[in-house]
Amino acid sequence: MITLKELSEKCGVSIATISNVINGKNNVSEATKKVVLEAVKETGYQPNYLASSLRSSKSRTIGIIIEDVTAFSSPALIEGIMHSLEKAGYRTFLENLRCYSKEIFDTGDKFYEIVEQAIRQMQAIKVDGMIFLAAHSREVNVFPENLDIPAVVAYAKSLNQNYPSVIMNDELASYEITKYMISKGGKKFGMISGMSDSVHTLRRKSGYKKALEEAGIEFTEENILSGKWDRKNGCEKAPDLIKKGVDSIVCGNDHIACGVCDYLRKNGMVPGKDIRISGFDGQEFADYVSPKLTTMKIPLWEIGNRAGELIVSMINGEEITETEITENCFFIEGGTI
Amino acid sequence: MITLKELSEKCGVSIATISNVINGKNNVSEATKKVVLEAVKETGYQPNYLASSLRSSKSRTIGIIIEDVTAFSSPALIEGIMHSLEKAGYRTFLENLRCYSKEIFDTGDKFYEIVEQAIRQMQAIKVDGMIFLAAHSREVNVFPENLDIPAVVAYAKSLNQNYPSVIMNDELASYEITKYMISKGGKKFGMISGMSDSVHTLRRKSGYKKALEEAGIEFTEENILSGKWDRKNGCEKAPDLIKKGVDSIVCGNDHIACGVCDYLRKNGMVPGKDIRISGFDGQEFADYVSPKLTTMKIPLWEIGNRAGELIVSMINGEEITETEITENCFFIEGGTI
DNA sequence: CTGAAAGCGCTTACAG
DNA sequence: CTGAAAGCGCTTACAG
Repeated sequence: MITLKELSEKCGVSIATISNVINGKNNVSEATKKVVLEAVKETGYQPNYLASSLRSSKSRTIGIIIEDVTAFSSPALIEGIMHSLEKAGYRTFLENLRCYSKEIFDTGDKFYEIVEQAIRQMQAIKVDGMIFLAAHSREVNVFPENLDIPAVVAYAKSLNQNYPSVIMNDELASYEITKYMISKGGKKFGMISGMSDSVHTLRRKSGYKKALEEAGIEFTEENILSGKWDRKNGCEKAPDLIKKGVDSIVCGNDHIACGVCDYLRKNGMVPGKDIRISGFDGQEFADYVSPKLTTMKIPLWEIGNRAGELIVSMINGEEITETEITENCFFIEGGTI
Repeated sequence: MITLKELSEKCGVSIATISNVINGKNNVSEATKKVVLEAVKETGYQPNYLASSLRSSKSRTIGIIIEDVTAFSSPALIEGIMHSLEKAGYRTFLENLRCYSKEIFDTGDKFYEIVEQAIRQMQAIKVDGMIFLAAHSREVNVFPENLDIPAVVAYAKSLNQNYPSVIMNDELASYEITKYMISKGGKKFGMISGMSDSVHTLRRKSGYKKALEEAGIEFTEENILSGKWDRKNGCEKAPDLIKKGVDSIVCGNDHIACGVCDYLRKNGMVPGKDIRISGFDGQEFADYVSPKLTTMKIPLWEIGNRAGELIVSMINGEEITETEITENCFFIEGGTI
């Protein structure tokens, strides 16, 4: 790779002037600008990123700390982030914490230890900003109080108000799909959610409740069953609700909804005909089961994109007024409602 | 962030000596080593990556150029790469070409243009090596002849022998699953593959052919139908083979296999009972359809892991003898054979 | 075993 | 408008 010095010898212009041309300063005559630009083109000169970042202490790089790239949500989130960052002229430096294969699922000491290490690494690389990308939503407190660069939390809620979060609008999504089930004739409702202490579960419960109350349909805590976010949970809890005479089941995610469908089929019932079922997430497999799941798709790309825009505006010194930005889910029509 | 100079003042030791301690040189007395290490711990000193890389022209960073992070194969491949790289003490710098959203599917001029740009960027960052991560397999010629650092192609075949590739063993996988179908009673075979000019299609055809010939079962080109890698293709081509009296259909991927199942169900036949069907890929949704697909899972993690090991050994100057390394697929038992 | 000095390739006041 | 010089924070021969 050719350096500034070599380019300078080739052009017969000082390295300072060439640097000014390359960085778009307008204190250079058109004539020399032209000479330099041509030489750059001819030689394919690329400024040494290490040297320019070291000197200017601006790297035009954003560090993305990813909890786990294999989470179903991660690729679309990354794609969204990179879309806005590329548009704004930023590179990305990814660090994959690999929480799943390391079996660090929760926010204990071990978790904060590896996060802290990742943050220090990013600081050593002198990134201009950081995005923490959660593998699943919850409340986290990942960035230290005294961070000297802007940071954003995507797909989870940041407990520290200095670092805004971009998350989905759980409550609205749950409200909308419940309302849709009501419009399709649902009269008696139950919910099989994921873990009861999850932010999702709480917010979705509140949207569900709101929809029922607006329609004058009875809401009862007894009809809300929680458990794991998996297919087995759906299959196991379904009979409890069906015994209670429920005609519509709102599920915490697509896996749970599939489990409910499994139970129905096994017992001679047809999802979407005998019992209305809604999923949540909008994962690929929801489109492959039959009937297809009616579900709410999480706006992963949009959340990522927004997080990218946010970090750029923070770097540019813009005031951030909202500390919690939400993106709306998309309704996906299947055949289970 | 604290610098070497500040640390040097704190310890009363020159920066050169501190640098030697940090870099594990054994030309420092135990006593000063101890003093320095304690100060490092106390202050949380992190060497400036930019400065040390610039000076030493070693970054301990591998650049990964990803065609598209949203390809179903990418996350597991990335995970595998990072597993081996982390073990060897390398960071990663990811560049996502976003070929899908930019609608650059093929290896035309536009493709090579963005790849070249990504490579130049990686060089500007002074990565120690590069991995090109394909979104789908084919033959590519992504790295220039005169690259000054090692490079590896993962999930696609490199045409340039200087840069080894790590790919799956298509032929063996196809051979194995065809053999399994034969062992389950298959007598008359057909294949619905993806695009006929794909490396996968050609290699899998050859494995399929070998299995049939070994078992004394007729192989005929007429029973090999190719088309798009999607569900629709499977559904449309299925009747042609069934009309010919085929009892076993080898499919090019899980999507196609699902399409064949769709057709069977629509016509009152049961996959795995009336007709044997095999998928390929081992995607998540293959586990959600009923019956579950019997398929060959691509060793994505293993390919990535291997590519990571490979680049590390190349950086360490080890001789690479194989230019095409293959990883074997995993048999996944479902209910369609 | 230790440290002064050069230098990696840039950017940035500053003098002319 | 142009260029000489300092310096970003390290590493690396080299002298002692």
